[in-house]
Amino acid sequence: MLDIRTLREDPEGVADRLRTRDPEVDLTTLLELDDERLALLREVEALKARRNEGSQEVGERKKRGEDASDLLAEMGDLSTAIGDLEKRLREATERLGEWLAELPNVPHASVPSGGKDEGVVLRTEGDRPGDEPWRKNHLQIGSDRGLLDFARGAQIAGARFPMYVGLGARLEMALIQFMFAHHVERGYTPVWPPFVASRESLFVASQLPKFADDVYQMERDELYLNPTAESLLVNLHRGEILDGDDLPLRYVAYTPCFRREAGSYGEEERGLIRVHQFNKVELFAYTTPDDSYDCLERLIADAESVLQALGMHYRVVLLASADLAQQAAKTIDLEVFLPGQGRYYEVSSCSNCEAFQARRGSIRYRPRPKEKPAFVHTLNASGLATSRLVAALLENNQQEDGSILLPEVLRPLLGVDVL
RNA sequence: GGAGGGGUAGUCAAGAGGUCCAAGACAACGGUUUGCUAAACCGUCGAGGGGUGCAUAGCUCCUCCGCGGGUUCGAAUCCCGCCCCCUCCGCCA
Repeated sequence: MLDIRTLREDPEGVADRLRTRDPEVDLTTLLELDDERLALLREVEALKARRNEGSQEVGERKKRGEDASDLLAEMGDLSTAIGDLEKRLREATERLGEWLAELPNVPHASVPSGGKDEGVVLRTEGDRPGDEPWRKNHLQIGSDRGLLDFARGAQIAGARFPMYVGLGARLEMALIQFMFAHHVERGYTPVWPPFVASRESLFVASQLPKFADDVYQMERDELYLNPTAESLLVNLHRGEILDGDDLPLRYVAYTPCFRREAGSYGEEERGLIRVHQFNKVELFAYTTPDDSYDCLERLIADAESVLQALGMHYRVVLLASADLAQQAAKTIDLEVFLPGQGRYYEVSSCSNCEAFQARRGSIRYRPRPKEKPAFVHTLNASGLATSRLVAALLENNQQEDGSILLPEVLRPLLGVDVL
């Protein structure tokens, strides 16, 4: 959520920057609603001041045993008028809130304008695997080695609910365990959150109301299946005023993630590439506005360190404005190369949401004792998303004899060197 | 799911139609005193929003006592609905 006062003061400046993500952005209705709301607010407040005054006098007169019937009549009319105005004020506030909730964050100055093709590859790290003819894609490898069973996953839940079996199941769990411990060692506070979230929580995350189609909803209980731990962890300190000395707060959580992925199927995204359920170790930080871009660099470095520990080839991509999630001001993706698909796929998305989510969830901090509270900046980074990582490992680490050579760090966790 | 108890500011807590513009304590902050630390004493001390200001300064107004409605000239206080926490019972891995 953007700050209505910034919008009020510099509507054209904000609109220009928003148009780099969506050329359709038009703030006129929003600004009209804001005017209307402010006018109503002033009127209501003036009447309430009069009513408070009058009501107090009623009390005083009654105490003195005087008649107050003229005042009572006036106050009665006043209250009726206030009631009507308040109703209109409520409606205007609600409509303004709906408009505000739809607007995306303003991109950071370093974010290039444009869509997917305007993303900038900042760096490429590690050795790119070869394109030897014996290489297979992870679907083939998974079934050859008895690691994945998509047919039976579908039997249980439907298409695109992957199932890991045997050493495949152990590999998935080992990756989660390794990444979780890795980040705890690097100073993140471990969290094991609920895997479902309330409507309010997803609103703060900015998943709702605009992206309701992407999440699984359990209507009967008014709960949603977790789409990403970002949505959960941003609610960890909802409504709080944090102590400035405690910042930054850094958390690491493991969760399964559920996404409907409505209308996003493609033949090239079969197997583990795009699924309804995957596992993710998520990093999340609350910090000050001054620190947040340094903090983003650290999150990226921490996410990267997992890929380095696994010995993976990857690239670092700065997303362009139209490719940003609604809440993000700046996002850097880490993409691993999948030889079987011949292209790179995102395994981590590292974003600074600045005060966008903090404003939605009223998450603030006090810079120094006695100072006014200010909104924190929230950041998130996958550290990393598996399913895709498993696909990448299988395709990158396959050997000519068909076996998969495990990275050193995973071997103690599976008890074998090769799958 | 059932019964009972509870939710008031950073924490604890009083308050039961007008004196609440929310007591008091603790914590915190500033100061006085003081070999040092501590104690004592004095003072400051919730949040959001509107108006007026160059102002994140003053002044002023409105709102907030778990959330949402209602009654009333007037609600922390009365009524209705909901949420959360605690204790017990039931069901359950």
